[in-house]
Amino acid sequence: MLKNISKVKKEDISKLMVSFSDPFRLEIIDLMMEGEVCVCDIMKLTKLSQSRISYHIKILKEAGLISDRQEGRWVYYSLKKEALFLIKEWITSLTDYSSNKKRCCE
Amino acid sequence: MLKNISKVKKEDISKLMVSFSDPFRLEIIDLMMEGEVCVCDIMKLTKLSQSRISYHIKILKEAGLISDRQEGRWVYYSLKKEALFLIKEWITSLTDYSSNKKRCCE
DNA sequence: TTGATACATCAAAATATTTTGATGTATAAT
DNA sequence: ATTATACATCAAAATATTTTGATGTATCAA
Repeated sequence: MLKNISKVKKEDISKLMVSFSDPFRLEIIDLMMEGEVCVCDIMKLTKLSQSRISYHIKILKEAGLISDRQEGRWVYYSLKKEALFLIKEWITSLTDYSSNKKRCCE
Repeated sequence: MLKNISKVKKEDISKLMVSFSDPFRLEIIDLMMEGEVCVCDIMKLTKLSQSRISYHIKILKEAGLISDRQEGRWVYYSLKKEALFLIKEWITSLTDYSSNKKRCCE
């Protein structure tokens, strides 16, 4: 018991998971699946206020889920593949490991 | 834009992700990777109080991440494979989809 | 250099989550 | 029947997150 299977740190995972735990952040992430977006894009495509978007963006950024690139007045945000793969790896280790376990009632 | 790639519902994902967003719940999930555990197991293996564990267990259960099985006075909890695969599928669709996207700066 | 745009940041308020300690319920052992 | 154990639930308090509206900073265009 108490064995930590994946190499990925629990705090990192938890922070990344917080990113996905809010429906508005999921919306923003959804938009980023299509490629880079700026805050003004998100404003147009959702009905969220500018500061509200900036707040959520900050959370995503601090979790390491997105990267930014400034171009003049605009800042373009996009999903970081490394982060996505990290989560995928973690989930995979979770599914793989727990499917090896014998359960009494299956 | 605004296209939802995976068939998985956003509310379902968000609820599942909330499960992973708390470090104590991650600890509990970690224990469940080894198989079924009861609240008393979790009490022994962590330093969380009984009602606190029950509270987190409830969140995991309502998210659909765990199932329970009563045996006398004990209730055994374990991870639901379907839920894990759902998340895995979602993350996969996220990584797959966004890796198809051309980005200006890569 | 003035004004507009794009975004960040801030403090306060609103809201939601988590923790605590107490109490309740079911099972089981004496 | 009484008592102990395993867990759920509850209400209140503690804490954390989110939203809002205001203000700040940098870039650009006129």
